[in-house]
Order: sequence, then C-alpha cells, then structure tokens
Amino acid sequence: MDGMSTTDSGTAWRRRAEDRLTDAGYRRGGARTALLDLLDEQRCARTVLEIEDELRGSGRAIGRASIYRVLDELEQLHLVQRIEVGQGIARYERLAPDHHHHHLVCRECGAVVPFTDDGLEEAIHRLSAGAGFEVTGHDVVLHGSCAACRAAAATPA
Amino acid sequence: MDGMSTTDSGTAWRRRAEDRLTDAGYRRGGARTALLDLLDEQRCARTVLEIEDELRGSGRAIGRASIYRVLDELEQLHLVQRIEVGQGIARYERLAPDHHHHHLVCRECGAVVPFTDDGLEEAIHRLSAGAGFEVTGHDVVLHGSCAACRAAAATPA
DNA sequence: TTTTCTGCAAACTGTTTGCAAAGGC
DNA sequence: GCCTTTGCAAACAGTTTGCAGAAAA
Repeated sequence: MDGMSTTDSGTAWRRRAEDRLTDAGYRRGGARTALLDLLDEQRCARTVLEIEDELRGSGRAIGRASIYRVLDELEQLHLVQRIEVGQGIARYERLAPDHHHHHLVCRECGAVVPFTDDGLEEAIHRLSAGAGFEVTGHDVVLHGSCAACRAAAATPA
Repeated sequence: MDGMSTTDSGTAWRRRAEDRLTDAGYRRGGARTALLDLLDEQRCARTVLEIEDELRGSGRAIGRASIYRVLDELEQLHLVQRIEVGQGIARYERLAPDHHHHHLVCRECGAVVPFTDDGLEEAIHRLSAGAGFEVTGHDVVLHGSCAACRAAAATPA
C-alpha cells in the first residue's frame, strides 16, 4: 500500500501542499482535498464564490465556511496567496516559488490577468532595501481596459 | 460676509476640488465641505471609520452614508484615490498629480506608510506599454514589518 | 476512542440604498 | 420653489464563528 490515490495526481505544488499540511499536523478531509484539487488546476486568482460554484458544478460541493478555513490554513503555510484587486473581494491563487506574478485588472469587465516583469521585480527589490521596513512581500495591480472591452467600446452596436 | 470661510482656506487641491465639483454640477453641502476640509489636511490614506471618528472628534460629525457617497463622487472626479491594502477595508486619500505614491503596510500593527520611487514608476511605465491592456493606473503595496514592530519583537517584555 | 474536520446557521463588519427632512441656489 | 444633499435605518455581501455531527488517525 501507499498514499498513491491522493498524492500521485499532483503537480509539484500539489505534493508540496500535501506534505506541508501533514507536517503541520493537519488531517486529510474531503473539503481540503477537493479544494487542493481545484487550486492545483487553476491558472489565476479566484474568489471564494467562484471556487464554491466550480466545486458545486463538478459535483464536489463543500461548505463555504470550509473554503474560507482551508484557504486560510493554506495561506499561512504559504501555499496560496490572497490578493485583492479592488471592490474588497479577496481572491486566492496557488503560490509557487517559480511562478511569482502580478495582475492586470480590467476596470470594465473585471477580468484579472496575470503578468510578470523582471524590471519591475528588480525595481521593487532595490527600493525594498532602502525602505525603513523589512519588506517581506509585495503586490502590484495595474488597472486599465482589456483588449476585449476596448474593442467593444470602439464598435458600438 | 463672503465666501472666504470655505474657499480661501484651501491648498491647490482644495481649490481644484471645489472647482471640479462645481463644474460637475454639485452643490455645497455641510457634509461635503467637512469632508473636503479633512481630506485636505490628511497626509495618507484613511478608512471611512477613521474619517468618521476624526470628524466627530472635531465636532463636525456627518452621517456615514454621506462619507461613502461623497468619497465616491470625489473618486470619480479623480480628486481622491481609493486604495486597498488588505483585509478588504478601503482607504481613501487625496489625489494630487504631483504627489503620486505607494504604500508600505506593516503586517503586525497595520500601519500604512507612503513612499515614492522613481525606478519603480519607470519600470511600471515601461511594462505598461507592452501589456495587452491599456493601463490607466496602478497600485503597489509592500508588506513587511515596520521599525517599531521589529524593535518590539526584538525586545521581549 | 480521541481529536480534527466539516457543514450549517447565526453573527459580524464594511458598504450600499430607500426615503423623508433639511438645505443650497 | 425646485432640486440636491444629508442622515437615518434597513438592506446587502463577503467573511467569521459556534456548535453538533461525521470522519480521520
């Protein structure tokens, strides 16, 4: 026997999550597993409501409170990142050391699109050294209009 | 008597706000004036609750709904900026073309401190050009520990 | 068997909205 | 006098919490 059934489906992130949760003394529950599965497949930040709907849609519905609770645990273990792009609604996404990125948010349709930029990271790294703070993390959000919305605006019905 | 008491007290921002509101067809109400006065004196982002308390403290209490409504108008006229530094609580601050800045947020005490950095602005400007978006604005939040909290952590009671 | 996890429902908190009275023009 | 602004209270939405039953170790 082995732990295959739950651990072999995973990417590196999935496996690391499983390990870190176990090390931290957490047990394996249905809600936690369903959430890990979903997060493992997501490309970019989701709101709790979106997560709830997607899980229900795939027949793996779990309680909303569990979603908040598990996401909170995962955030503390640095397995997911909570981001806020405006309107006070939190979004969560997988946190992988090699997939650091930021977000473009469309002011019109609310679309959230990830991007990376080395120059930006360098600038932040440089200024962090000079700040009176001990900087441990950062978020950058660019606001604007996505291609689709600009096209729609330029082509009235 | 004259209009002195409300218009001459102002900085450039205060006057511009007054003008822009008038141009947009808004009238002068007590709540709006009290809020403009307060915003004009603030250095950095405040939450609605903080604003409410400060106004009450100075004997110029106004309804919370009015604070939200006026801040919303001011935001649309680009006179104030709404920022979110985490925990889903919005903060508002005066928006002056020559005072663009970002924020350092202490993970422990929640302190919000403004900073500016030309290298950062340049990096953002450069990458904005290459994004599929038409970028119209940006927010940068650095998280970490402020000097006070680090000192407190290093000096246990 | 013991401890953790989960779902439900209720409580909370920040924000928005409807409406009648007060106030600007 | 007409129309805007204001304050109050109720409505809302996202999030958190308490608790009893289900499930993991």
